[in-house]
Amino acid sequence: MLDDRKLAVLRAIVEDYVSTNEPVGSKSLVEKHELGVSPATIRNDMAALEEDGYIAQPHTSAGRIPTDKGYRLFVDRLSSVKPLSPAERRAIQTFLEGAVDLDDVVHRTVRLLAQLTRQVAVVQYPSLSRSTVRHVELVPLTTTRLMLVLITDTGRVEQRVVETPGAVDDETVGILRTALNTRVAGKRFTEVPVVLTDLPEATPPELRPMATAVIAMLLEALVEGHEERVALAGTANLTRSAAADFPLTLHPMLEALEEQVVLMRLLGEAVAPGALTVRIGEENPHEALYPASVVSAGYTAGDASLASLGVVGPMRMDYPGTMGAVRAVARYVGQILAGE
Amino acid sequence: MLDDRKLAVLRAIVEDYVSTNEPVGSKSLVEKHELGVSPATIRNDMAALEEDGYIAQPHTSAGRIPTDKGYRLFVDRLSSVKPLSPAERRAIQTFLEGAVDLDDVVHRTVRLLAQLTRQVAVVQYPSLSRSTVRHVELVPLTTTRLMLVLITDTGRVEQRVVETPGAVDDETVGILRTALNTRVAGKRFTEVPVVLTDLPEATPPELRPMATAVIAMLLEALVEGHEERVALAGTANLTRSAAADFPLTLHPMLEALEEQVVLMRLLGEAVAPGALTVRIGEENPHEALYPASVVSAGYTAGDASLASLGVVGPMRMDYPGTMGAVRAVARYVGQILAGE
DNA sequence: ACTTGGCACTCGGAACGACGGAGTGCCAGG
DNA sequence: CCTGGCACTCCGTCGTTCCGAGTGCCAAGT
Repeated sequence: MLDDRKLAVLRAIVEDYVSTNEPVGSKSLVEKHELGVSPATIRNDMAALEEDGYIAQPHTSAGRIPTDKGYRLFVDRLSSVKPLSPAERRAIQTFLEGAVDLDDVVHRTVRLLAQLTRQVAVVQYPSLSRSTVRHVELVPLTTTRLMLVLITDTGRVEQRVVETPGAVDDETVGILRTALNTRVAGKRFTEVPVVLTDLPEATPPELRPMATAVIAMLLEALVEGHEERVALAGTANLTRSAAADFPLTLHPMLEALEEQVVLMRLLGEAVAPGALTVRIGEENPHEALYPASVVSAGYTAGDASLASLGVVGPMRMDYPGTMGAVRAVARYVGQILAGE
Repeated sequence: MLDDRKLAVLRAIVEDYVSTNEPVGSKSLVEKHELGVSPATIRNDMAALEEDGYIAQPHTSAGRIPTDKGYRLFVDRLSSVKPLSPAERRAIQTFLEGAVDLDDVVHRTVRLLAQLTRQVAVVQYPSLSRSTVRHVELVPLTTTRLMLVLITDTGRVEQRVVETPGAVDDETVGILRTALNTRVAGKRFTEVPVVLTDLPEATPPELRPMATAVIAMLLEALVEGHEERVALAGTANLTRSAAADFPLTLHPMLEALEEQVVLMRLLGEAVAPGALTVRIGEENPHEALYPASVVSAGYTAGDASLASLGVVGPMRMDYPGTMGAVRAVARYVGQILAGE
């Protein structure tokens, strides 16, 4: 059904359309690509490709443009990921190495990715769910208020204010702090609730209400830590091609991209680190993103936690180049985080 | 020169143009506003207003639209800040009260402001420069690495990784921690460098290299803390009116708004809390924002630090309503931060 | 069985001109 | 100083025409 030449024609159509943003006709195809046959032959192939749903005409008697299905085939079988140039690699590395903390790493990464791909970039913070507790710190704010600071092995810090049931002094705080840390340090988040069950009984009776208050807040911080955060950059890139690619849908797209929830679903289930996912058009999890494609990859922070990053762009995007950039950035950010 | 009726005409022109986005003519003016005179008279007034540069015609024989100068006069003398409805006030309060930490407060605030004004909202994090150190925490990560966590009285947390010159044990860390905190806790940021000068001499000789490394990083964190951060939301609102208000300039505007530096200059020198600043058109500090207006206000976090928030929108904006919303949000966020 | 050149057909987009209407400036009279 | 009247300007719209790119199909060639 789809012989080699038809596939070559499809590839040529995708490439031309991506670079010119105009429906491509049989004549210009044979001119630009060495297909070795006449336009009429190409027309027959195009009719077959259209029959199978890989390409379509915007209007009768116009050139063809790829459909979602056409892009899908292109990505799956007709293209290969394009590695970055050594210069680009060096630029990535030096740019990311300047980061001072986790927040900074994420922000630098998302900006870098936006610049590199000239598209909207999205980076998920490393998930807490697989990380372990490095240290819990209690700091008195007033006589009845403590600040609880939770430090994880991925360098992430969560903070919460605890209202204590009664007045506390520094000594009490010290006791609690050591009691907490001896139990919790080095444990995975999922284990924390278990190892803390005996803490109230182990503390002197007069400290128990306070201990339970602190524990409650710690558990809350752990749970909310799962609620992932996401950084976004490069939305300006959407408007660059907006007139051509999103004549009507720019507004809903930007609205969708401002929703953390949507972004989370967009990056979706993080897969094996380094593996690339491409979602094309209506494969996307949100209606507003139907005219767009998403290229994403998982990355590891050390070996502890797994998260995703990716870019959002028009369906008419340079898939090989974008995939190369996303993969490279995912790898480098993993390296940087592992080193920290 | 500008009698009362001319001012009334200018006000009417601004109001009509803001709501319809069409050049407004003399006839529709007398119909919609009770000016008590005929269109011909209005035409004379309009000619005078145009002469003085308050209004302009897009083309010969079209209606008039306000100029930058016209909007400026409107804001200064012809309008008053419109207070929010009680329902809106309640909504603000309940929405902000749900915040769990400083990050959350800022994020909620910026989203709230974007929704309320239907424009792009910008919120600066409370400045560190006037805050005091609550606590400094040192956490061993590996044998040669410490995490330094700095907690301020405004609830902000800064973190840095310190590479120590030699191996450290828990006891050493404890000594350093207390030495640091006894000197630094409760001090203003600006005082910290001074009170730390004697620390290296006061520590046992074998700990000195480590002490200086930690101090260096602490000072760096203090300095970088000055480097303010800014949260942004509601960029989708720009595109809503983009076709009408920013036909060509949407892309550069979005690019400018992605630059932290530009945002900082945009909020500019924070003024007295509650005071409103309006920048119209070319009064703005960045060329890309010439077709826009910025409404901003200072807010206080407790009584410690001062920061700004505001919105960016088309020059053709509802100034009284926007100013009311910005002022209200600035007040409430101040309250919330003071309570924390 | 596939490829090719020829040919009639379709349709979108640009170019053009006519037209209506909103708005103006000016002037003479109240 | 205000007002009604009037001639003028010019933008935006609408219909028309025209051109060209591209197609589908067919008959002939390999």
